[in-house]
This record gives sequence, structure tokens and C-alpha cells, in this order.
Amino acid sequence: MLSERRLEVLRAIVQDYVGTEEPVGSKALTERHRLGVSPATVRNDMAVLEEEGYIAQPHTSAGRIPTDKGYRLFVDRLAGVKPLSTPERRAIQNFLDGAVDLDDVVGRTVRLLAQLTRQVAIVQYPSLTRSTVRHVELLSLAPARLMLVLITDTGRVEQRLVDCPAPFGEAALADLRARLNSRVVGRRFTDVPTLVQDLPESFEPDDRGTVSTVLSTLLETLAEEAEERLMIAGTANLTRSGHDFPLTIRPVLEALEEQVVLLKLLGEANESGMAVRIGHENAYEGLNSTSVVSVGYGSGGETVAKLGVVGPTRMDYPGTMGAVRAVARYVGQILAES
Amino acid sequence: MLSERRLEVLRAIVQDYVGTEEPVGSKALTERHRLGVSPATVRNDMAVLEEEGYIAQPHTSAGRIPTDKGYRLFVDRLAGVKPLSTPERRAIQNFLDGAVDLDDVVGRTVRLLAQLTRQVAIVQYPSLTRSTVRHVELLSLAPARLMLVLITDTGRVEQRLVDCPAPFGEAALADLRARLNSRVVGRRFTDVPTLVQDLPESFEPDDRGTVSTVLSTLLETLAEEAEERLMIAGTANLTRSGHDFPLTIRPVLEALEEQVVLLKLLGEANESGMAVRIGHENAYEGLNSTSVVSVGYGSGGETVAKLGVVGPTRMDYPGTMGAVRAVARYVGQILAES
DNA sequence: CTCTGGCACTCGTACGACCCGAGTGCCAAA
DNA sequence: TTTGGCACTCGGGTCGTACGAGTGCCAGAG
Repeated sequence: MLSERRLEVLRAIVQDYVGTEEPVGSKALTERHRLGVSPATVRNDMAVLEEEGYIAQPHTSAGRIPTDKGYRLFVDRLAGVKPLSTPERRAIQNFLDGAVDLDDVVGRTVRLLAQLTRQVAIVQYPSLTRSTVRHVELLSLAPARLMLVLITDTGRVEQRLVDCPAPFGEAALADLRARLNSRVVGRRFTDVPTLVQDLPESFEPDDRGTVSTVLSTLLETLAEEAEERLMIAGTANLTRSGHDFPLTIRPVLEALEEQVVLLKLLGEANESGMAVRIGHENAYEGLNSTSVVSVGYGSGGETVAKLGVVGPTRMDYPGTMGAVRAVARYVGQILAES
Repeated sequence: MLSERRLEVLRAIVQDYVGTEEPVGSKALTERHRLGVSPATVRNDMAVLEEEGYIAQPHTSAGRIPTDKGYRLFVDRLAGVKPLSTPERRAIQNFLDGAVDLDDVVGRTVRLLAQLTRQVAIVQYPSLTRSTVRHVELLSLAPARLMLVLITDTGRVEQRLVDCPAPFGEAALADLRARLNSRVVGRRFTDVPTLVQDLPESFEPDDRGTVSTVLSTLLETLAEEAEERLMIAGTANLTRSGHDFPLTIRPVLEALEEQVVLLKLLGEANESGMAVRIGHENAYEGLNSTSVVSVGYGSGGETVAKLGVVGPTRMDYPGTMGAVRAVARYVGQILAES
């Protein structure tokens, strides 16, 4: 077990390194922080911290930098979440309040988050699986061709073309539309499959094929939407990284283009709280020298999607976590209002 | 006027520089290209080319590199468009054929273009202004609340909420829906305003307010869509740029997040042919050390949107132009089929 | 008039020697 | 357990040198 002072030394190292981006030595530490002990003592502590794997030296005769394990300890036990200042909160609220539709909300959120944290921000569109159906519309485009439009309570609209196995009359169409809506409007997406299961049976034999096709398209749409959309902003912030440039930035840009990777990344966020993945804790190896801070957001206590930022492991964790949490709360509020 | 051989020398310089990314000297030139003259002669030619502003030396006693003006001449007079190989064409076709909807088409196109050119690709969604209306749907969500759904011939769907000034009956709604569709289906967006102008008059006085509201929402939707959407891919390719890294990449990433800038960029594409903007020819100064190759695409000879790539001025112009043109053609075909 | 070979000159880069200083580890004393 | 002292390490910066690629110019040949 590490003594209180050693933890204090680790905290000081992390803070200084995050600020200066340079390895920090024992002397500099005692000067910048009121540790109440001499450099020599700090050196001893550092030796212990290094032995335990919390810090490392890039080269002999250089200062120390925190390891992933060091950051982990820092985040878990040494640092709180730094709340935003009141003006900052005000600015968030004002900025998000101007949004006109869902795309705009997500767009503003992601830009805001990128600007606040000066890192790459990722916002997932509100998930359909947690949402409810507001309306299902069926349009006849041609005798054997329908369009299915799904409207969700989060304001999202999805449409699909349906090719019918047989022509489908207007009367049957109206019938199907009415029955479908009476069953699924207001219901959870996850509940829909069982709710419509027996629907084909109540139609004329000739029409059952079409009804089944429509239903399976509907279910497909819901399922497919597990493949969620994302919005990204602030990639230019990657260039802040400093000197170790090209090697770091490349794989990150590549990862950012892989929706699947990003969804997994956000997916690791703990349902309830904030998730911080540091360096090698990230499954995707291109992100081994970055950290991801993510959290779920939603209206009314329910998580409908996630958002987060990607930045260098050497990041201001308390500040970043504060910004991420605050933005998640406000966007949740906005969604609840609309 | 430059002699034939001097142009040949310029071409050789451009080609070598694009290949090696290093300033090219007179000796190397005569070795790699069969110019039929001695290095000394080439040196004289280079001196002239430099005087005319087509090439420059980074430092005294270094080789020459092309200037923007040099690339311009190269593109205009010295280089053709390099057609893709048959296997490449095949691959494009196969890849694009797998697309299931418009988002997918655009997504596949942009990724394909990024991969082919190894640069940053930008694809604009097919514009609504050039398209025709396939269907307009009106849904009643609440007594005084409608949803307007617009479906275009390019498969795009836009929806808008409409708050009515007064409750609007189902009968009137069906009436409006029918009349609206009979007038606008199959028509150009630009023609719609005049086509629906007198529609409110044919309704009961109580309903006219709502009809007008619906119509103005429809027209707004069409107009708003001048603000087009874009898709981007291949930002990781920016890291190929070489050594002059951070200073180059930063402003480009910033520009890529500014939809407005990008739309202007593509907008500069000549309606008919391909547009190549080299270095300082770009209005946006962050892109002063990059070139943009863009072209319109569309189905049936009509330009519905544009696509292009952004890369270093030192790019393979013939190859890039070939890829851009080919992709534009194929995506046009795909759109025509669907 | 154009091309060519030769030659002196420039300058950027790579290499090695060198010094400096920050930082360390260890040890003996408080 | 903490502290001050001390010898040691080693990365980074500076300087000087040698090298070589590339140039411009010039005189002579075609």
C-alpha cells in the first residue's frame, strides 16, 4: 500500500506532466508543490512509484512520466470531477437551446464538446432501441411497391422501400396501417416483434405475404438501427498532441473512420456512470496511446445513447470528465423538452 | 513562349517530384528521362523555367520543385487524364453495386474515392433542387399538428413538423394530400412554388391558414436544402503528406469541419468538366498548400451534386483526375438505376 | 544560335567531438 | 525516516569539418 505522501507525489507528477508535457523531476516537483519534504525524499518515493509501475522514465537521467497504471490510479483515487464554471454552464445551455431539430442538437453537442475539451468529440445519435414508436406510415408508390416510414419519439425518421410479393390494394393498405399503428404506437422498439407477430393471420390469404414482408422490413429497420449513427468533431485538435506526432495521429484518424470501432468504444461506457479508458485499456490498438472518456445520456433517467471524447492519455482528466458530464446532462434535458 | 523541350523538362520535374517528394536536379533528370540532352542544357532550361515562375529552389544549391504555376501548366497542357485500369473499373462497379440506399451509396462512394486516390475524399449528397418530387405525404400527429414528408426521385426523404394555426380535419387533409401530389409529383423542385401558388384559394376559409402553412413549410424545405450535406472519408491519408506535417495538416482538418468552406470548394467545380484548384488558387487560405480536384455527377447528363478530393499540391494529377472522373460516372449510373 | 563539357562555387546535411545541466541513485548522518 | 552531499549518466545543444549534390558561367564545337 502506498503512503499518503506517495499518492500526493503521484498526483503532483500527473498534474505537472499534463501541464508541461515534459518529464518531471524531483526538484521541480518540490518547487511547484508544497510537499513539505526535500527532493531527496521525493526521489525515494519516486523510486517506489516506479517499482510499482505507476511512473516511468523515458530515458535514464530524465524526469518521470505517469504510466497508464499511474493515470488509472489518479483517476480512480486522486482526482475528482471538476465542475464547470457558471459562465461555462450558461454558454452550454444557450448554445444547445438554439437547436432546431435532432441533427442540429447532435451537431451542436459534438461541436460544443470538442471546443470545451479541446479534443476529439464523438456523439452517438439517440438510439432507436430504447425509443418508442410515434408513428408508422405506409405509402403506396406502385401497385406492388410500398414505402415504410418510421417516426420515433426522438424525432428520428427512417424510411424503407418494400417490394411486395403480390399487388396490395388500397383498402388492405389502410387496414394494415391502422392495425399496425394501433398496436405499436407508443411502444418500445424491443416490444414490437411480439406485438405484431400474429398480424398476418388476420388478413386475406392473398395479402399475407405482403403483410409479412412489411413486418419483416419493419423489424429489420429496428434491428439495423443497432448500427447507430455517430457524429464527430474536433479532429483538428489532434494536432495539439505535441511532438510525437505522425505515429500517434494516424491510427486515431483511422479509428475515427471506423464506425464500428467507435461504437464499441462508446459502448464500453458503464450504463450508469462515466467510463474512462486509459491507453492500453482500449481494446483497439490504434488507440493505445489515447484515452477515452464516455458517458451515457438521455432524457428522464434513461440512457438513449452515449457521447465522449478521445484525447491523449496525457489529458486533464478532471476537466474533461466535468465537461463530458455537463454536456451529457444538458443534451439530455434538451431531448426531454422536445 | 516556352519551347517544346522546356515543357518536357517541366513535365519531367513534376513527375519526378511527385514520385520522390524531393527536389529534383538536372543530373537526376537526364538519368531518369530520355531527354536526349546533357545536364548542362537542362540546367539552362531550368533557369528559364525558374525565371518564368514555373519552378523554384527551396535553397540555393538544391534541386527544383514545381510552383503552383508550374502545376497549373502541367495540368492544363502537359498531362492528360489517366484512365483507370479495367480491374479497377470492375472493382468500382462491384463495390458501388452493393449499396442499399442513398446513404449507403454516398458512403461507399466517398470511401472508394478516398481509397483510390489515397487522399481525402468529399462527396456531396445529391441536391434536391435539381431533383423531382416522387411523393409528398401528410400525416396527422395531433389535431393541429401535421408531419410533412417529402420523398425525392433520388431516394432522399425529408420530414418537417407543421404546427397548424387551426385544427385540420381528416377529410381536408386527404384532400390537400391528393391535390398536392397531383400537382407536384414528377415535377422539378424549382417549379413547385408556382405550381402550388393558388392552392389555398380552393379550400374552405377556415382551412386556408393551415394550407398556406403547409405549403410554406414545403417550399422552405426545398430552399433549405441548398444547404447540402456532405460526407468525408480518408482524413488519415493526410498523414502521408510527409515531413512538413503539423503546419499543413492542421488547417486542412479545420477546413474539413467547416461544411460551408467545403461546399464553396466543390461549388467552384465547373458545371460541365472537372475543376482543379491548385494551392493558392483556393480561396480558403488554410488550403493554400493543397489542391482540390472536383467534378459534378448526376444521372442522365444532369449534375445533381459534386464530389472531389483534397490532397497536397504535390499529387498525381492524372491519376487523381482519372479516379475522380470514373467514380463520378459510376455513381451517376447507380443513381440513374435506382 | 544552340548545345555541351568543364570548372569553381554554394550550401545543406551528416558526422563526430564536446560541454552542459538536469536528474538520478546511493550513502552516511541527523 | 528524512536529509544533504556526491559521483554518475546521458540526452540535447553547439561547433567545426568533410562531403556531395546541385548550380551558374564560360568557352568551344556543331
